[in-house]
Amino acid sequence: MTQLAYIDEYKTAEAHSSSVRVNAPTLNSFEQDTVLDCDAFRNLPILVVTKGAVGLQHMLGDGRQTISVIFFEGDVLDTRHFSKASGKLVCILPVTASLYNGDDFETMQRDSTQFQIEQSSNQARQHLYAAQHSVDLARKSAVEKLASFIFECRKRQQLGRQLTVCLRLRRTDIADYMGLRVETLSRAFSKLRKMQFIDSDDADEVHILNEPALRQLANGKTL
Amino acid sequence: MTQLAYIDEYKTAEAHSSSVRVNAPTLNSFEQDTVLDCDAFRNLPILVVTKGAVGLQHMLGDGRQTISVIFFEGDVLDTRHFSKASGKLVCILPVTASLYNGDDFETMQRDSTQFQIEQSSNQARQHLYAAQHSVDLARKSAVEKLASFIFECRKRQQLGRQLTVCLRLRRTDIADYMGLRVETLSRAFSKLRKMQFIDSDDADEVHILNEPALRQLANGKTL
DNA sequence: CGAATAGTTGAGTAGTCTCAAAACAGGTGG
DNA sequence: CCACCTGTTTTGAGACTACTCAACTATTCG
Repeated sequence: MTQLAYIDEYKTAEAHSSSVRVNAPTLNSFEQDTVLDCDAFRNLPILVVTKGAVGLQHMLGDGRQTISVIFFEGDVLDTRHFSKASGKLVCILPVTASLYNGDDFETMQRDSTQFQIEQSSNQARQHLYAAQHSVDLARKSAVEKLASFIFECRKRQQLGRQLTVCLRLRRTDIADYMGLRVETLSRAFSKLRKMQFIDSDDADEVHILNEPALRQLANGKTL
Repeated sequence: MTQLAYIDEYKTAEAHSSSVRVNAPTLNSFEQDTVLDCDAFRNLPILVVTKGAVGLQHMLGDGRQTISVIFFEGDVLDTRHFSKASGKLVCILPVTASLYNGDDFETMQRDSTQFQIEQSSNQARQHLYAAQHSVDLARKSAVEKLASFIFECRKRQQLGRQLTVCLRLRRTDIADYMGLRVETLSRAFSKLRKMQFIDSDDADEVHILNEPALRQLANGKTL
């Protein structure tokens, strides 16, 4: 059961009426490029992304920009923790999200071992994504970064072995996320196309033509 | 003694009948460069670093190496989550760590709200470090990366405003962590010294001579 | 002392960034 | 329907940074 489904069940189940009442989540929409002010979420600090993507965006002193983390559908994010962060939470796509009360969330964790484990493994998953992202950023070339990004997209959208992947993000945001300039990213796309590893009708959609080769490239094997 | 031997000793020991239903942790030492095999920790998967540092090390296909995450003193790491990771856990310094049973850990979380909140904020802290690390890797130059690393060391060793920081890690590991080659890192040190931002008697110790300037540099402000 | 490991320095190369301009939508109003 | 605007993506030329490979120095340890 996904965490989201669990929460929904929890709040509607009569079995829990004996314990503390859990409030229904409020569903919210934010348009693209909205900055989420963490302080504004003080009363409902837990945010579960149900559609779109939220990025943690950072700006260096001279204007260089980075997106360090991206939260996609199903990712849970506790805004209380991000008020201390150096960046700001920005909707890099139109977003819908459910908001939860912090106390409710903690109550649910205490009441249900299942939920607690789910929540903990969710956090661990986020941590692993972050670690993998550091690997991608640290020593990979532009094309390798792009190849890695395509696989990350596929994995996080749970597309399995599907060969058509929607990137969904704007070029600027992909570039910010992968630590590249838009121009370099664009050149990387051209190279992958020229190498016949990918193909794309639409700017947003990528068809993987040679998955093994693309995988090798993403893993830094010199072909 | 091997890791498995430690764990076997724990399993057969009688001394764990503490007053509460939570078993006493076992304290273990690992020498530098030991690789921690996650499977060997199956019975006591929760590892709390009490001394030294554990790194999550990744190797690209052609030999390029990276350390994506570092766990220092006080950091909690659940080895169950890292068996899925692309990298391996390596003691990049001599390490001592307490091991906990997974069920005990979950019980402690349920029994103590205090503990649960602490654990959750610990995970959040790790996540923020990871995010900040991505920012450091993404678009910063070599000297900026080094400046950032010095501040990260100070912060994570809880040295407050102290101007003398022990890096403790080997140059190779710092380079792997910051996504640089050792040579480039060495040149970055030289540059910071020449700029009179830092000073060092010992290779391991860094005296910050001009904190504001170093901070600005770390934040990407062109001076 | 000599071997081995860790760290520094130097010269040339490859790759990314910068800046500038051109191509390409998508939407607006005449 | 077309010209126009705005924002995004692509392409090109030159500068600059970090990498590679190599030699050299320092330190540790048998």
